[in-house]
Amino acid sequence: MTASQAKVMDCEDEGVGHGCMDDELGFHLRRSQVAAFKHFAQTVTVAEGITPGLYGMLQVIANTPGLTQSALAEAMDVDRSSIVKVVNQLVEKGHIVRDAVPADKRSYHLRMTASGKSALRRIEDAVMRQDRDFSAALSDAERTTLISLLKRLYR
Amino acid sequence: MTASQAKVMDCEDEGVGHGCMDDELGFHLRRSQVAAFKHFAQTVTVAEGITPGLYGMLQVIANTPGLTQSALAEAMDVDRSSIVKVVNQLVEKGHIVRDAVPADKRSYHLRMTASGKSALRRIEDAVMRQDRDFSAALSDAERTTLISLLKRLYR
DNA sequence: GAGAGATTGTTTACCAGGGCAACAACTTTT
DNA sequence: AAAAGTTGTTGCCCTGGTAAACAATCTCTC
Repeated sequence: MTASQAKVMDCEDEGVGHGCMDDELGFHLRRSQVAAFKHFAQTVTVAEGITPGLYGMLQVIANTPGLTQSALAEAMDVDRSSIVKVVNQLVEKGHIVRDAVPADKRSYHLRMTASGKSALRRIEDAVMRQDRDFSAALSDAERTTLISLLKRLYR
Repeated sequence: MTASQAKVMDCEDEGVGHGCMDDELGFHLRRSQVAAFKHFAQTVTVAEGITPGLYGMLQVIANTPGLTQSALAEAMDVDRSSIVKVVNQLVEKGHIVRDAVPADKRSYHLRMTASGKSALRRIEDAVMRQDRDFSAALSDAERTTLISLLKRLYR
């Protein structure tokens, strides 16, 4: 135990004062998200090599037939140029392919491969287990409440 | 309206399918946090030049006398080396100073300057307004519930 | 005390993720 | 046919984080 640790041990939480931030939703949102990300990294990412962002894209691609890169960018709320690298990663992993579109030679339709589909099923299981594990401190009802409150924040 | 947009318009949300992700807490946590960050950037950051991370550090420094950089790193859950740049920024802005510690010549005590304190009061107001504005879709009771649920996630 | 071992702040290199601007190829509109 | 818009892509930049190395300093152990 160092001197600095002892000095802050007499407060709540990690021992440091947070001031008025305890009333701020954004603060707790950020901390929760960081914790969720680390939990995800220690389970799904280490096992399947998939980050939360990649997983989200895989789900959107799997559930939206005829999705183009621009539409994916809009759905993910990021720039078109950011999509290129991610799609390249998923293609390299063999999860998806770029299908040429006869009607529009500029764009591609993103489509899951067979191995991508089975990989997604496997990853889904891991993610669901991870998510339940991460929210183990909450009852099912509390978890449902939390999700519905969060949804209303970003819509 | 492009063809791709029309193609996905027949689903819920932004029109893209999310698969089983609607049941995943981490997914909604991430989306909410991204939305909160963007809201913060468009208000506080543009007005005061302070990011959510910098604001959090300022609060911890203001509320923890005798805080060293290592203790701050531990409190923020980041590497010591990441702290250096951030502290430099806050020093350059004149918000804080590094106080030499006679008892330990290796470390510094981070302390708010007078102008830093008044700046923090101003920023606090802006952050609180921003936070209320961001969570305007929720009632006060719902907001309180949400915060207490989030707290239980990362502890 | 002397020396081995931690700790602190710092620098350097590195990587992930995203924004912005430019661009060629292509489509749509005028 | 020509102008204007869209799509995917590349290059460069910024932010923010990790990891390793290092000098200075403190602490523990013998």
